[in-house]
Amino acid sequence: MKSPSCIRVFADTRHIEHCQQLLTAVAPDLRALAALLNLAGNEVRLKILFLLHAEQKLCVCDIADVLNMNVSAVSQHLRKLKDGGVVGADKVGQTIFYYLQPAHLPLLKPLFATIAASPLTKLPQ
Amino acid sequence: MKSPSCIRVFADTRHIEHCQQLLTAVAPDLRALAALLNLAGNEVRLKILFLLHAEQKLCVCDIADVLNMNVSAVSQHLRKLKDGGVVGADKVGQTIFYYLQPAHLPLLKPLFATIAASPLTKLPQ
DNA sequence: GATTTGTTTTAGCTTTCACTTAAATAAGCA
DNA sequence: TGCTTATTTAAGTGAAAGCTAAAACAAATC
Repeated sequence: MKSPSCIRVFADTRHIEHCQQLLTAVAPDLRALAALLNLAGNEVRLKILFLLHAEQKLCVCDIADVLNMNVSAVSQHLRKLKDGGVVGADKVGQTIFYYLQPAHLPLLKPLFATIAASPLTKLPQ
Repeated sequence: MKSPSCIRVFADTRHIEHCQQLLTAVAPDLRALAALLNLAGNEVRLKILFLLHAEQKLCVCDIADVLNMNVSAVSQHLRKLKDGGVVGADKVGQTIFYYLQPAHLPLLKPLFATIAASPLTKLPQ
């Protein structure tokens, strides 16, 4: 603990401590949420998540084709997503299919819901 | 455009193009969402957002005290959040109060809702 | 007008990111 | 068994992030 960084008129130590308590109580959850948002907060990865949400499952190769990206680059993003528990992987022969981990759907769905549903988006239901 | 990166058995050009169309349709929205998630996907900034959500408005100084962080560091995070339109600032005298921009609440609320509401969290309603 | 106070800005530094290229696995298939 | 195919891993690189410390602003107050 260090002393307050400014001695403003309304410096309310009780208020500060109240906030700190509040934060401490949810710290682990906030940390986990931040980690997840950090993963989703990258354009490429968000596209991948969006695609998986729309198509159920895709292999690295498919994603690389769709995004017009290097397979290796996509693979590295997928690894991060897998390490973060956001996606899972199913190996079928030599092809590995990635899918959204259902546990995270409750959080991801509302995000994608905010995306303006243009007529085009609605077509392939 | 480049040629598909792998010539797998089920390489489905139509499928790929369908996905690409899907993505193109929502590209601007995805980009904006990624930018927002990127801002929230940092533990310090997420804490700041969470605090503002709980306390309506706070000054840099308050936040720095609560987070036990350098004022300058907090200020730089707040600038990012302001540039991203996530928070707004109200100057009262020489103190600047930051608040969550209401436009982003529909997106932020469900995020905070996922945070396990421990008994402690519920107290100060 | 000089000083204090709340805040931002700049510069410098270290760390992390995302990509490229090349090499390594691993699972079919000839 | 050897070759192709799908994918990962490793190494290297340029750019961006986040922090510290110091300087710059701006609005009170003396």
